[in-house]
Amino acid sequence: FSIFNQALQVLLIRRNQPPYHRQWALPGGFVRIDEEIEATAYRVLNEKTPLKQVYLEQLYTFGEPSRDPRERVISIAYLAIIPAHQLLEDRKQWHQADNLPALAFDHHKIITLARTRLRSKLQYSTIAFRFLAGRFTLTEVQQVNEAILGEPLEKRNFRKQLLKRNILSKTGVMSQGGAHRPAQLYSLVDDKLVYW
Amino acid sequence: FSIFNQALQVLLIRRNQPPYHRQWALPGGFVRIDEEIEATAYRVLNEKTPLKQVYLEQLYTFGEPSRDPRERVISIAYLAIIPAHQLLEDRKQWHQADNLPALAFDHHKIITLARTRLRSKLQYSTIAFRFLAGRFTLTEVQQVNEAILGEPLEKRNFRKQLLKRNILSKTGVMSQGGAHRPAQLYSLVDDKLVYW
DNA sequence: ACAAAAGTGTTGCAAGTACACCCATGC
DNA sequence: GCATGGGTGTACTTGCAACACTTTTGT
Repeated sequence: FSIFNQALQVLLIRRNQPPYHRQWALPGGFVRIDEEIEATAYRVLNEKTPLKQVYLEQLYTFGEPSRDPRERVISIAYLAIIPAHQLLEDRKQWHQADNLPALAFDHHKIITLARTRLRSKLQYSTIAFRFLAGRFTLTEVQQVNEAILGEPLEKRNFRKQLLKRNILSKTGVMSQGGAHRPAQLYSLVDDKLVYW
Repeated sequence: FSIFNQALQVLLIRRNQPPYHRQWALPGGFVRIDEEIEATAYRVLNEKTPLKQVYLEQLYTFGEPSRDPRERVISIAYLAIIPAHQLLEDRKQWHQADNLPALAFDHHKIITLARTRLRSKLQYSTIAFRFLAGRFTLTEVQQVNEAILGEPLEKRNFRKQLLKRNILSKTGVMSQGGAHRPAQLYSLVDDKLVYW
């Protein structure tokens, strides 16, 4: 997942072999015999798009015997978040999450589950900040939340709740650019960037 | 998991081969080539203790290459709940969750994660009712919650919140036995027994 | 001057928390 | 009649939801 153009976006690859030849699919690969499984996810993602900063979280393990028509495959799905600022210019592999093409295997189901997970973790976790750079404005945080929830949020209440959590600190620096008043840049206080 | 003696209990088996010979461990086994993975969990659990009514929910997949000293094993852990009423008399395999023996492999970590999951799902899900029979008193529900949270709850507030969720209906039947006033028996309204 | 986003306070309502007493039954 | 758990109401506080205007900058 990433967020740009005010919308949640999904990275897909186009398959170049059967089954599901030329259809869109989530990036995937096989675990090596001595490889940690999260390391596999990281490696496979990097083969598709070279990225440094990626958040990974195990999503669910799919084990339907018939989910791959060739042979038995058990897939351990990971939810990945890539901060918008380090995306490559090449955006042709990204698709808007609520306007996806037909997908190979059970990948549509996987994405649906991942979106549900994202939504339910917004409140109590710091996962939303994985979409942002180290410094961000409150409006950017709000836009991330809106893109994930798919609905507009009330500015003052959103800020009140967000600031009450005591997970942000002012950097003192101001955003610049744009024909409008500059905004305070915030950052997450260090020990709040926990991995749940 | 089950709950009896006012405490959360964990079903363990004693290993009869190396590694971790004669230590306690969670029941486990291997997925057959054409077997759904949740079906594996169900089968393995039944081999240890024959049970009909079991709630199963995928917990997490553990993939540390060195977690089994013999060879690479990836374990898909399931959280299982067995209603107290259908336990066999034989309770020697059950251990109180906050007084566990030394465990084989990374099984202690697995149990810790499962307890965290249980706790966090208490509020918004109906998972607590998996510990109970079809008919139960409000006090029994409270005791399940207390055993999982490990702290006493205030009776009137607990009931107020529980009833406000509109997931229970009175059966009209009263509990009997015990030198005290009989209690109303409730049941979950059907469509609320959702599997999350 | 105007367009565009940043920033801020108050009020009403709902929900959470804390607390004490009477009720029905078995023995 | 007493011990045991079942059952209920209220007052206070806190959190959530709804709502409009002023400020600062770029052009």
